[in-house]
Amino acid sequence: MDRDRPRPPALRRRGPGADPPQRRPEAGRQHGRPDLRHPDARVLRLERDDAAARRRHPHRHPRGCRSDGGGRRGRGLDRRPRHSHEQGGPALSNTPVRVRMAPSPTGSPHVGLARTALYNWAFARKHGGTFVFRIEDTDKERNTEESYESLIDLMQWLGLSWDEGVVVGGPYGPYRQSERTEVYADVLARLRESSYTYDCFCTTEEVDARRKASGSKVLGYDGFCRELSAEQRAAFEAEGRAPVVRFRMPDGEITFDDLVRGEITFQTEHVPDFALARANGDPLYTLTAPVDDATMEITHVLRGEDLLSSTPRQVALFEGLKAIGVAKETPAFGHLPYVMGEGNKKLSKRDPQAHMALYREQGFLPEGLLNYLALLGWSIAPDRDVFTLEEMVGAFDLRDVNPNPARFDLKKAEAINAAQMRLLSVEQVTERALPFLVGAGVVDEGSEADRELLARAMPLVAERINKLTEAVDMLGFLFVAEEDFTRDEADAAKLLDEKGVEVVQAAYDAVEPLGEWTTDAIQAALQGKLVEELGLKPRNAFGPVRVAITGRRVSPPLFESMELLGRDRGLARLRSALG
RNA sequence: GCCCCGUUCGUCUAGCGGCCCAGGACGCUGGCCUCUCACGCCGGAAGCACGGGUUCGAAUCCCGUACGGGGUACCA
Repeated sequence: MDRDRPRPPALRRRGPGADPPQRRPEAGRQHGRPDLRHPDARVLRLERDDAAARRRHPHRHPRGCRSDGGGRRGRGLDRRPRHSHEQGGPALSNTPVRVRMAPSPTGSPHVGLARTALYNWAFARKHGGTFVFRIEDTDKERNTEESYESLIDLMQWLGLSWDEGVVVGGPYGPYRQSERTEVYADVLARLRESSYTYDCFCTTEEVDARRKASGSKVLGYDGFCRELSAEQRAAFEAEGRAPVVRFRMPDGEITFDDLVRGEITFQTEHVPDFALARANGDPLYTLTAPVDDATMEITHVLRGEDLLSSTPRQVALFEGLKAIGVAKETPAFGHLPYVMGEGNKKLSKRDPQAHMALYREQGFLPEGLLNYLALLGWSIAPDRDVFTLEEMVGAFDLRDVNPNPARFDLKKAEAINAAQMRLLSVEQVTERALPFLVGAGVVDEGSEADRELLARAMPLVAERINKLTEAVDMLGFLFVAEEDFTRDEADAAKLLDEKGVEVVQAAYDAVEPLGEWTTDAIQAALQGKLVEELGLKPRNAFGPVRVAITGRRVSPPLFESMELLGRDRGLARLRSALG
């Protein structure tokens, strides 16, 4: 942290880019009275690396990061044509990309967070930048260590590696806000010496009362304490009131170039002065996030769209942070769309579908989930939606990110996962499925016989399962001890009726004398007896046998299954179905 | 209330003024393959929120409306 840097005088050293907020002669801000504002309100314009200007002149030499321009369709901006080879300049700006993800450890991690992490990660990797993993745990009441650990666990499971941050450390640490209190205290002290903030003694009730009395419909703080006289201040202090530190929003407008949405302008009259720290001195998110982004030299802030309307406050704060020497540059901001649940609601923590842990437990592949999540707001090509992470990194461009919210669709997530599953080799699927098989008590990890059987069986099921957990249902019959073997009641009732039992008897007769118990021999025998001799349709012939052998209507291929089961157990199962 | 963001098949999306009476995917659905399931293959239904404007030409640009979301905290 740059505490030992020479501290610039609070009210000096302000270039055009770091203007001090205007003092307003009126005591307090006049809500609903725009006529009292300066007609020539200055414009605070944020054009990081002059991205916006460049976009307006696409043929200028794009020396900067091509992706830091956030145009969206419909804005006449130069969205890069798909698949056009990147050229005309390096894909990097002169300052290397530094992005971060900064979750609060509350509850179990949800899908929106994972998607944000993925986009940040992909952006960093694409530009050879640094991905920082920071924890925003200032709220002591709501944060839990358990949640912190599940965050780490999730990121590791997903394979979204971070270059700096918790666990791995780095030159800008510590990376947990709870360990950075001195940093915030220091910055806050320096901010208080400047004119960027002021102490505010108002209570919420007083603000509300004033608003009611004035008839103003504008919500938010009214600026009452902006220009407190020494006497007023002393009076408040005499009452024993402790002040919150408020940021003084400048007049005029703030426009920034959202990486995803293009240019966005806020009139600051609609952005009330906001608190940076509680009366007890605890820093608020409004302070900690920008301070961390500043001190960690984050270049691109990619976060959820819920933070969009707090961006003008942060942009304004950054001017103050720059003025006091805490920030070098204001980062570029990009607001990613929500991930919605059923209906039109943002996927909330209450929604079971929202939790990443669920998908992991259900046997989703990290690749599958990531692939699906990537599709929520981005696409790699018009006619393709299954791809690897590496392919995503190669193609990822913020300008291709959709600004509109996406609904999480389990069915499609499963389909994508299934497609990813088929990209794996049988050995890989086996390895991934093993913990589920062991966990379900199907396979004994220590048993050589089990492992061998699994290796022989997996090729039969690897291609027909969509989630790892399905391997348990598919393979259970092979590993279960005969005395524990049971059949699905509904399947048995349907297929092992009187007629079915006759078929099983015939199958037993056909297969019992077999000299060799191989797939081919079994198939030939059953085919000959049931289909050719008895004239059964294959479907009707093998259905009952399948239930007799595997206990289910849905199973791996029958003849192979019988071979794997072995002669003794195979015959025993057929016999047991006759009873 | 005010401010900001958003709106293409049920869902995720392609589309950047003529290539679009809109392409892909999931789902749904008809069929093929087939010992079940899954895969694979062939086919079908299904969409530019609405109204103005600009233009020879609009899903695409502009304006408005409607609808959805977010913010307006000493929450994040």
